[in-house]
Amino acid sequence: MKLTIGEIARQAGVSTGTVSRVINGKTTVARQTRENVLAVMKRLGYEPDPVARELSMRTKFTLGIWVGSGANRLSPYFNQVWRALLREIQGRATQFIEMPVDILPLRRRVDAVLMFHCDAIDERLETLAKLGIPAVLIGHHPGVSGVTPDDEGGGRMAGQRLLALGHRRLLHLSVAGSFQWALDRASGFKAAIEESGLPGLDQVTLLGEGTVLGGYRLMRDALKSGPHPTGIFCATDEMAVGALGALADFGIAVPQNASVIGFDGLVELHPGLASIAQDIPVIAHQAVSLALAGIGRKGVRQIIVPVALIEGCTLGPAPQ
Amino acid sequence: MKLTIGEIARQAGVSTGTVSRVINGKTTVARQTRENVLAVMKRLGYEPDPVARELSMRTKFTLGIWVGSGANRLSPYFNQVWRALLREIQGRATQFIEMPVDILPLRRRVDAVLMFHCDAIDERLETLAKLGIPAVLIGHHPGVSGVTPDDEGGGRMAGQRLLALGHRRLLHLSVAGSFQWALDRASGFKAAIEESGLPGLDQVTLLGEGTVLGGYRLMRDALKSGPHPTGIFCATDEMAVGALGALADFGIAVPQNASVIGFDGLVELHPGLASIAQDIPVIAHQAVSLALAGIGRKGVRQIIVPVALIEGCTLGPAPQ
DNA sequence: CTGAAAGCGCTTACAG
DNA sequence: CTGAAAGCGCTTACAG
Repeated sequence: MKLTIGEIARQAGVSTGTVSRVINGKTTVARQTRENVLAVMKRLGYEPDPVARELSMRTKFTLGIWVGSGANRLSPYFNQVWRALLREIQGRATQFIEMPVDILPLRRRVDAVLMFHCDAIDERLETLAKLGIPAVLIGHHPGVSGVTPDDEGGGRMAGQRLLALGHRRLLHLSVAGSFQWALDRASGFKAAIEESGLPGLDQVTLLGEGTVLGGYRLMRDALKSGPHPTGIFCATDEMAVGALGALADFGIAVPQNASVIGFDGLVELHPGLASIAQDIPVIAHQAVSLALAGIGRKGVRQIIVPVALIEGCTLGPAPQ
Repeated sequence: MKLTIGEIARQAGVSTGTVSRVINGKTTVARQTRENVLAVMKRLGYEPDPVARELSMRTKFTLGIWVGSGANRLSPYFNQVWRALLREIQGRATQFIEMPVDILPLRRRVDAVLMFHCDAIDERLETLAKLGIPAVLIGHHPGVSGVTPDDEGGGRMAGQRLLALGHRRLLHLSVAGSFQWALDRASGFKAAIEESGLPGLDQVTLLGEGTVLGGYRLMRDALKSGPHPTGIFCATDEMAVGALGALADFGIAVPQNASVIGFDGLVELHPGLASIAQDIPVIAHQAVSLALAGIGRKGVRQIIVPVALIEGCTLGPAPQ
């Protein structure tokens, strides 16, 4: 039998109306009563039924989604994000609407906004703050609540793994521009190298576009000049796919003669791709939860979600 | 004031229970009564409230989504599809669940399945048929209800446009394997050429992967051998991005010295990309509607959604 | 501050 | 075949 507001009311010795008021954070409830009700709810693990709530209120919570513009919106990464959001929507009486790129003319009222890291962040945040709409960022930025994968930790993990496999000529393909995540991944990677204390390491970083083509071109150019690197860390899986393409075009066998590891966990992009995987479902879940909780209105909260190494088969010991 | 079942009942001179039975297609309603109620609903443009329905039934319509496996799942195209589905879900008390790649072990009950064109279609359809679950395909396949963009018409449109711009050395980059959509696009393109009746046309088709890298490689190889084509039609926008990358690497200016047009309408992949655009929101909407209507259980229906040419700036007159 | 009661829009045994 | 009534789980004036 489903746990309802009635049962909570009975056990707390109050009416259903009062329980409802507690749930909705109305101020007209005695401190004592509130705490009592809250305790019962917690003990029984009660969660209000969003459907009944919606029927009764004749409205649902509206969460605006603010993706950036440009090709990034169509990236495999966002693909996963949409799927995760689609799952999040189930069961929460929540409505997602995609916000227009140009900010101000908010047609419909939104209760909170979920933003992705993009340019002009500050300006947008300011607009939202003025309107009193809480914002949650996927990524991190001073003064804003956000959820982000452990980019730095992931970069370190990639570096450590390559070093453990004996690679000493390392290449990092990264993204030009000041993207927080790219900087974090790079600095984690460098930290791993420094922390290893190994002598005679050769480490190069090349910057380009974070796409397949970007990875392809960087790798191709790297291969054209001098002895090729054997341990390659790409800031995104898309770049890794491109890098693998270039290695193939140059006849360099992976993982026999070179190892490649990407970042994001989109291993379906290339069968067997090794990658540092983000936990996108968890990130989406946390972000939506923060937004629903109205965090951002009341204080700032930063959540860092762990990443995990996926071994795949593009990783192997350094060639002799 | 919202139009409710009560108002319908009043105007039809029956009880709300009876209206409800009509809505739900219960058989225990007199033909006469049913038609009368239906007429009133239609006249007033009544639509049942999904939220109330769900609260009352304690269940919602569950639509399984069956995407294929592999990299395709992460493609920009699917990206758009997820977004469109996310929008579709709003307001319809419908739950989407992603079905596992391996078919049989249907954990939760699903009311209908939305499938995307993938391999082993026949086998899957058979399984569903056995279980009595209606299926709707995005794509087309004999004997199954489906929604598909006008692939052939789009291919023709691309061909006509390139010819109208004076291009006479044409190249079509397409996808290896027997994908219905790729075959349709190619045949539309060829039809345009034949129908033009122009003499002295040079037309080549190359097959590869439907990705950026696939497009890049095909285009690069085409450029390495002989006089380069000037009018290039790619079966997907991803391939077009790759083709543009190769043209850039070879120093061929677009659109001065070569024109490129893709297919799908994912123009954000490359600023200014010309493309034959699918109307993905409409396709998603129609597909979900078919599924909800239980089409597939009762007869087969095929819907073809028109495509549109997006001019962009990768299209120009043929060089002299 | 809190309870009793009506109401959100629909479905479904239960009688007839 | 059809109506009257209870019920889905919650919210919110209205009294007190």
